Amino acid sequence: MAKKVKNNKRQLILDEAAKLFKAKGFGGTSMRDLGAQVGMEAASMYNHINSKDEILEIICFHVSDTYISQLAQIEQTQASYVDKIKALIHLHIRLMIEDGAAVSVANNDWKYLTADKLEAFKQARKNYEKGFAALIEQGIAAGELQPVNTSVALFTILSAVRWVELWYRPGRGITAEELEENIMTLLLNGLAK
Amino acid sequence: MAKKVKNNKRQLILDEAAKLFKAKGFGGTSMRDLGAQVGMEAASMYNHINSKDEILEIICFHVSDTYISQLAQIEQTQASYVDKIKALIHLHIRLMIEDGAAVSVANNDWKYLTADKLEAFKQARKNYEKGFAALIEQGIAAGELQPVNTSVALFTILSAVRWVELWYRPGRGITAEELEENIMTLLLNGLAK
DNA sequence: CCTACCGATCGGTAGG
DNA sequence: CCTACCGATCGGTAGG
Repeated sequence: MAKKVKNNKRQLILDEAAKLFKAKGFGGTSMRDLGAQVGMEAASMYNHINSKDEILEIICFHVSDTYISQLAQIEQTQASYVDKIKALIHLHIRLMIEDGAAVSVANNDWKYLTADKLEAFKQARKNYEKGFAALIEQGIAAGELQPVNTSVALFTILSAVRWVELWYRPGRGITAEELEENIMTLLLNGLAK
Repeated sequence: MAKKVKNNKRQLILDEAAKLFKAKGFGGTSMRDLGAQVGMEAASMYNHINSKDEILEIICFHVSDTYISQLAQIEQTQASYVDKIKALIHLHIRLMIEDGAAVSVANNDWKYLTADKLEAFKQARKNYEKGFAALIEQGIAAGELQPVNTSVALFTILSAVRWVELWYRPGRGITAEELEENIMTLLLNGLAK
């Protein structure tokens, strides 16, 4: 029971930290800012977390773990390469909408991870990118996709979904489904007629 | 003569600041870090610039001014809408390659501008986006482009070119021209066959 | 979970 | 352009 309460507070700290890090950056967010948001003195939060660095760590690896496990699942399906890539785009958009603050932090503030965690994170991201790129490459080889440069295609896709968080606001003219449909059309069929 | 030297130092400070802000963020870069990079004590730099905030200001508005004046030029040409949009994509990629540090700072650290400059910057960006969106809208109306959501198309394009800076390294497998060709193909014709 | 406080570092100024 | 320094704020600890 005490454990439950402790975990709730801990999760609250992590959630509020993700929002603040997204809004003001890791360096721009002080433990006193975070305490004010959580409703606690800065010093008190150290009963729930070990350090400011640890907060960033937990957020970043939570996100990268999610992407990596989902990629593994998608790789195992029997779908076409086009559909596998669509599933990955869908995953990115969905995570952006559902857990945008954490995803933003993992995208922008990962560089402030401490040395060893930084290496681990970069490696995890590289592995994810390699897996994604392999699907594109195989899709081209299978004749499903245009013969573009694989890296360019990979990063164009990753970038295109990345900024959903910055300008998409639910209930402002376009639904999540319409958003996804439009992005899919653009990436797969292009803007020109 | 004395003025010339002063301006050179000032420009050096601005250039090194852009690199450091890009690498470590505005908040993560101290005036002492910057001084070390420039070859000066932190205090000495205040003979060339007024404040750390001013450095960020100059970098951000230099970039937004460039985009806005180039957009105005492109708008006045007689080219088709597709070609105008291609010209804008070309502009973004070229600026990313030529002045990537400053562009990155304007993209990521603008939020640390002081209140009034922040408003001005957001307004400038909004104006640019409106002008870009208008070209897409007119291109759709003219039947040159697919009838996708204009905002989605705009931000997908802006995002897709934005991350060139993060992964493109000259001389590593692909030239700037090939990069541009590939991005154009993807955005205009799509990935699917 | 709070008060009180630590050493370090910050942006910036004074004075030369 | 440097030395010396300011008040403020930082992440974190001690002790209760």
